[in-house]
Amino acid sequence: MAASPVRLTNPDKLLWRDISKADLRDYYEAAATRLMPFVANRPLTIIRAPDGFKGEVFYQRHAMKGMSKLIGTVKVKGEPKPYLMITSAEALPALAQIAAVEIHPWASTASALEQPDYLTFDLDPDKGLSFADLRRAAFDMRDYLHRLGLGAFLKVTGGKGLHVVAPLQPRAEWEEAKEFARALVEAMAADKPDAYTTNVRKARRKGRVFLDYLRNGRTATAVAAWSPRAREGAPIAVPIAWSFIEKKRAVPRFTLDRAAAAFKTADPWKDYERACRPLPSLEALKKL
DNA sequence: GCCGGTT
DNA sequence: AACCGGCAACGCCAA
DNA sequence: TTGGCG
Repeated sequence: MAASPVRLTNPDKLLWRDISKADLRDYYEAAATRLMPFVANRPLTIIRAPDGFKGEVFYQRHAMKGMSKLIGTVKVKGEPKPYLMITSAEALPALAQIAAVEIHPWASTASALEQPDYLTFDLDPDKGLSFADLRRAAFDMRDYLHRLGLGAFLKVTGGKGLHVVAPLQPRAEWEEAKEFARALVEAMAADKPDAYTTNVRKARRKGRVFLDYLRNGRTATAVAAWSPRAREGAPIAVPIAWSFIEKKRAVPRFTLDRAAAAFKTADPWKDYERACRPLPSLEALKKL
């Protein structure tokens, strides 16, 4: 591999307990093939932690002086300042250099910024719920999506929840997609009101799984597949197969320092591109 | 991590 | 020369 | 009305 043109200052500085900036750069380079499809050519919000995840942590969505030229930008209609965007894996070491420990892309690409190309549903279990409860919610979500003709792809977030992602052909606009996502989770909650809630305010109540559709706003973002997380132990968000969680007793956990094994396994999302569908109508949802 | 403004 | 704030934004609720 | 929080 060619030498990186990015100079890493303080390569031994620890960003997690035993994971340095150099380790973060090495991870990004090793993950590039899996990671780039989810972060390239999309406006990005990054979470930076120059003094480690226990120090000051801040979001950044616009370019700043001092950033490598490898980190580009994209003009977004109606926004005064251009957003961060990368177009090639060469930019990943530059992200490590600025201690970008999480990557949160828009759900739309530069070629169609106003039409999202996937929906994300964040399944967030109330404290005390078993993994079986969370898993049931995920399979329930998949069932709804499949009955609507949509694909359903699963990932662990690196936190306590799961993301279910439905790839779209980028036709419908943000507002329509978000309304569809809202209607879908509300249909699920109406069907099993004791198991699910869609209300942020009640998210912590009554031992339910919170079905969060709000990730599907234009400037709202969800963590990218393969992004590290600014949390204890350097967990990473990882695509997983549905069969993988069938017998699990807890949310599977992947960490940055042990990610190499995950790269070797077959991509559980290999059919992702082929699964892109137009956003179904709200009428289709009502008829379920 | 780094810039720019303030002390 | 040292220090410090900024680096997203949106809804909701309590103060 | 504002500030903190998720």
